[in-house]
Amino acid sequence: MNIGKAAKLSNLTVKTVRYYADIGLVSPVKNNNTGYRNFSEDDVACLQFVSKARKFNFSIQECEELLSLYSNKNRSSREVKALTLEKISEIDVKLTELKELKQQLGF
Amino acid sequence: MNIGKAAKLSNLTVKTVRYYADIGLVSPVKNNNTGYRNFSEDDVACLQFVSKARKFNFSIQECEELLSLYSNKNRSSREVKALTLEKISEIDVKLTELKELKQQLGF
DNA sequence: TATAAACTCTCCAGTGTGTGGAGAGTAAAG
DNA sequence: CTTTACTCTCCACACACTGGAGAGTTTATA
Repeated sequence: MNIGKAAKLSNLTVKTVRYYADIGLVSPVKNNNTGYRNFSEDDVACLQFVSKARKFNFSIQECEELLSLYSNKNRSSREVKALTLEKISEIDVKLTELKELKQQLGF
Repeated sequence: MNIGKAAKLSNLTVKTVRYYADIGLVSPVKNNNTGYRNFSEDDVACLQFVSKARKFNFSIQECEELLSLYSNKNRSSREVKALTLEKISEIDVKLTELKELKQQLGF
């Protein structure tokens, strides 16, 4: 699919998707005639994931780490498991902080 | 107190606190002789709050809005109440998304 | 009291992550 | 065909910091 659709599906702007392609976060195939980028379903899944993760100040590099966990379904190695747990605990910290923030506003 | 202590208490770097003072997010009193900034307890409370809010991609401008809600204890006007509720619901959206993110990592 | 270590200042340049806009080519609809 | 929508590259700008140089200040220690 073209960039516009990929952007819409992943809830990002076309500009941002182009940027993510530029930095290699996704690698859509380029049509040699038109230069148009062609995004696969996997590309979109990746964009959707990053789109979410970026909202919580995971840096792009961290998003890449998270992505590799997310896509590594069998998570076999001890290392990978450890990294997953670490990221999860980071998320838990964020959850707690976010709840605190809410409470501070009086709810 | 000096900038170092304020930074430590608010969990920010000295650089960042200086930046926040530069853009007027806090207004520490400046010692005329030394140029050292002197931070009040209120300044620190403000920094702590912003420190939290920034972690969730509230922009600095939004942090200022949140701050004014946070410090406006009596929240009298209808407008202020509405804004508070709006921000709260933004936070709720973030909470939901964060939980989804966690789930997508398989937990 | 001298000196070293720790802290602070300003200023300026650079980084990460986009965003806006110009100018031009491509595709789809009327 | 023409108009409209979409895409491309390239370049400059924005936001929110971050690093480092060079210099002054404060505190601790010898």
